[in-house]
Amino acid sequence: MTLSTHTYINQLAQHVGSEVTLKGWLYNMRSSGKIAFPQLRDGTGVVQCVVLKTAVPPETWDALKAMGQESALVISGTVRADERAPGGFEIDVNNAEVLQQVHDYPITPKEHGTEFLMDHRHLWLRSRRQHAVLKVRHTVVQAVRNFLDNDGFTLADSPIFTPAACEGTTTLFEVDYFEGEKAYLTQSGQLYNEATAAAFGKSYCFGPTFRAEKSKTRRHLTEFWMVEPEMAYATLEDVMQLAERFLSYIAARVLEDRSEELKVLERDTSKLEAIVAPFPRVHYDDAVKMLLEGHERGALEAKFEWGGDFGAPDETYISSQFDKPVMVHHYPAAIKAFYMARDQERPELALGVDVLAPEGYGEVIGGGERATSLEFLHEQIALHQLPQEAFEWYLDLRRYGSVPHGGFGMGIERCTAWMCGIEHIRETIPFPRMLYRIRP
RNA sequence: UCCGCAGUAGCUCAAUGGCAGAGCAUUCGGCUGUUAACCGAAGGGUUGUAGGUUCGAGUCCUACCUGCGGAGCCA
Repeated sequence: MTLSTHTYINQLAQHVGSEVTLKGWLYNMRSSGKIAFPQLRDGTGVVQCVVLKTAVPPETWDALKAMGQESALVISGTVRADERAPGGFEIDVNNAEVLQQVHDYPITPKEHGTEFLMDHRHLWLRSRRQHAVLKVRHTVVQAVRNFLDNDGFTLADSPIFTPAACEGTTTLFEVDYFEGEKAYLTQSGQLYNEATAAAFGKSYCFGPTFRAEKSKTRRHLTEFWMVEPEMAYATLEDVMQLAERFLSYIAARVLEDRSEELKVLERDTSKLEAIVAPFPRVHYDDAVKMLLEGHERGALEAKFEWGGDFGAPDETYISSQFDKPVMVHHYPAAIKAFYMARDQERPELALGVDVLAPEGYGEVIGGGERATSLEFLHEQIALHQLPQEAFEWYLDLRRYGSVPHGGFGMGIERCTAWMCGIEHIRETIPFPRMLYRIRP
């Protein structure tokens, strides 16, 4: 037996009628006195095998009968198309080797609670549903990179240790290592992206992001992955067009490459098929009008006031008025970051845009056009009481060739949860880090 | 940080203030087409922790711990 020569379960269609060797783990087994049906899992799929007592050596039969869930085994047999089998193929086994007998695998085919499953996340990843979710995540990441790479963007990652906050200092993880000054884990690569966009024209960063907020909801992780494209010589309009093309491409790739997984997840694919540019655009003023109408109709409890930021129920209400993602733009500057560009006609409004996903998935993208004026940024930094020394390098970008530019950030986990149609984003990352959860 | 809900066998759950229970999992036995297989048997408990009320507490009260859901904040 060599380790390299074997067939993967997702390749079985090419081997019907011939003998193959499969290597994997026992997913589940049913057996009678003289026939057994072990289901083998190998990471690419699950296939049912058929073992007749008379077809294998007696010691092999005994070893197979003794297997518990997740026992490691290698099976040789003939591939047969069979309508009775889930997946369409079966293996008529003529030989097998059990590498490890397992008898106390914690995750049974019965239901389990969230706490138990999260404590066993390292094993939970093997189950069919989790496997499907993470395959979708893989495709989302692949689509993100393919789209940006093919659209002329250059990957230029931003640092994870940063000396100052992007937008404030209350929600950052402090790191005590760099002599003489405090460092923080990055909250956004935004400011660095503006530097790389001026170097490459179009750039993006893609990596982990950290928020020390005490958030305990299905939409929050303490450590999550964010992709942030940034374009020089770009306006809010360019940013919105990029966002809708970007999301349309991701949805199309998930539909095309992950149809099996979407079936496992019982995802209503018509929701994904609807994600096609152009997306509806709503001015903040009009979004507020919608919320006030919603309040009058009794659909919303609280009466929204112009100038505030949307809460989760507000986002859900706005997005429920459309069957596509909706782009809300021109927010009040007071509730947005200091670097946002202002509307020329109405300086109280920022040229920002949030993309709200349908079905209550909330804000998946946030971004906009950045301010170009050195003087304006000086004022804003003072107004927000930020340490100007820490932003001197950033201000250099306005001293040397300042041009209109903009971009956005997208949370990979929120996007993946939306694609999968699952409740909680903790299942969209292999090992979630949340408030009160750092293990496994 | 605030509000709400929960904690009983490895897991999922039941038990009017009155003997601690079931299904699954595990172990043993049976079964040649099973689909969360089925049938029979066995083992498995300091009811989250510490106090209190009571003749008697898994059940009622107080505090704490842990988890879940939500708010705020955000992607």
